[in-house]
Amino acid sequence: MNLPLDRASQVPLYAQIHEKLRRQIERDELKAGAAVPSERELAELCKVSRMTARQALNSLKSEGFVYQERGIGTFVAKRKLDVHTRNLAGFTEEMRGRGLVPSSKILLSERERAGPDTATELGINAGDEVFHFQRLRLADDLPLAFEDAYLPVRRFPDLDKKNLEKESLYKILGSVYGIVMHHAEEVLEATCADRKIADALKIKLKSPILIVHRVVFTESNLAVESVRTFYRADRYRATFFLTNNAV
Amino acid sequence: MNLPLDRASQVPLYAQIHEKLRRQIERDELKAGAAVPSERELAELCKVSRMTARQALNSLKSEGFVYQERGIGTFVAKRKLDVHTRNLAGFTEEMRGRGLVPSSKILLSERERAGPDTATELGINAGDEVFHFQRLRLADDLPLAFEDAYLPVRRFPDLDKKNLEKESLYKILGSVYGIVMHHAEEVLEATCADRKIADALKIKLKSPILIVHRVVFTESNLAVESVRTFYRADRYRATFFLTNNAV
DNA sequence: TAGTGGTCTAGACCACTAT
DNA sequence: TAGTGGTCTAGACCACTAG
Repeated sequence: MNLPLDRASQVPLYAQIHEKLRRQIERDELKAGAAVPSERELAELCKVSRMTARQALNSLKSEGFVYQERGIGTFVAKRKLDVHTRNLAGFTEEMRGRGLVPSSKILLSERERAGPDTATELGINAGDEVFHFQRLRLADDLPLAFEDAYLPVRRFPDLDKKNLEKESLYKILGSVYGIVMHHAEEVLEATCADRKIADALKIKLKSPILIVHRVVFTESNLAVESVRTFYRADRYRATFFLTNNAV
Repeated sequence: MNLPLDRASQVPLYAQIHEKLRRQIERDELKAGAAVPSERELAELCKVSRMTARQALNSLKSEGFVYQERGIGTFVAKRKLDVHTRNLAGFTEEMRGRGLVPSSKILLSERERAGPDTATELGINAGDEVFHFQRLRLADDLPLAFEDAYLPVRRFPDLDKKNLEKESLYKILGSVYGIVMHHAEEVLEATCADRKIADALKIKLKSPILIVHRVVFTESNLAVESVRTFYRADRYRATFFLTNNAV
């Protein structure tokens, strides 16, 4: 038996192996607890070196798809409690992943001078120009969140001329400005809805709200966006996957 | 110049390099934005192969200490907004890391039969015996959180005979039962304090509460604990670091 | 003892970036 | 053109686990 790879492809060999295995796991062809081919077997099957097979298994491990036990083997991990683990996707992609239809209503779109906090978050100088967007986020036409976002103007000229109600902000940043989101910091806290939030989300005053403050960065650590999202607590939970990064 | 490693040590060479660099970054000897030695330089300095140097840099990258730009080099990342990024530490370790003095008061310690939800979370059968602990968590002697935890009895015989007020649960699990926490899933939501929570935390009824539900697993994916922690929203925020795991 | 994952070597070619 | 990170090879020895 062998598993042929496309050696002419631009896609690295380890990434091809990673994809093949991930698909098998997601299709349940490799069930939870089942053994995955060992590093040496996989190398033989795919006609690659063991280090390359190992790299594929390592990335699957870091994503939580498999786990490894020394002296025993590599096995498919149990499915996570909630597959909607928080990642770098934007609202649009996240809602689609949950099988909901996302939409947006722009409440505010302005250019402002950055205050000291926003400037610090974005790594720019206070007084530099920023876009300030406020949007109501809906899922299946029901209000889910109120969003308050700041982006540096100089990195995204004319961003405010794009159609942010029709198109995903993250998609525009990628296709128009070539931005690849790389990592983000999120701070979550709980609060009670004030008048403004309650009205926007059509909930009672003082209803519980989950605030997610996210700052997104590119690989070279330039801040792309600082955004606070106020979610209705009765319709949204945030799921995270934590690993022991001790390597 | 060279950076000698201890080749007789049990600690892998790449981990030694990782530690040296991490310490330099944390001591600010390597400042944000500064170039880290390239993979080839580092290999030469430490007298290791390039792959080993690369492994050290990769683990630093995955922890967010450095970033790499193809064709340019490796650089120290800006310090994260909040160094208290959520990790696998328990309450005791987390509070100490924040410079606060943690303490606990046990409100309940019982053996029960697992209900269907708890059983599913722990990967055991409904009706199997579980420990049920409720603790009040204090930081600097002020109530911070109410905690509701379940652990499978068969994996931790006599756990309820240990002193959970004096010692960290995670420490006991490690030293007595040899458990190494490996990964966890967390679901965060916002709510309002009910009578019981409000009384325990000495806050007003309906004050905002951040609920963190965590299930911790070992490397071989056995559930160790399912715990819901109800934090006073005015005294606690949760910080996460997200990466684009596309490798 | 045979097989596993963990670590390590000493090379190699590639695409990319800066000068 | 020189230097960088990204990928890949074909080996090696180790500690660990199971039968």
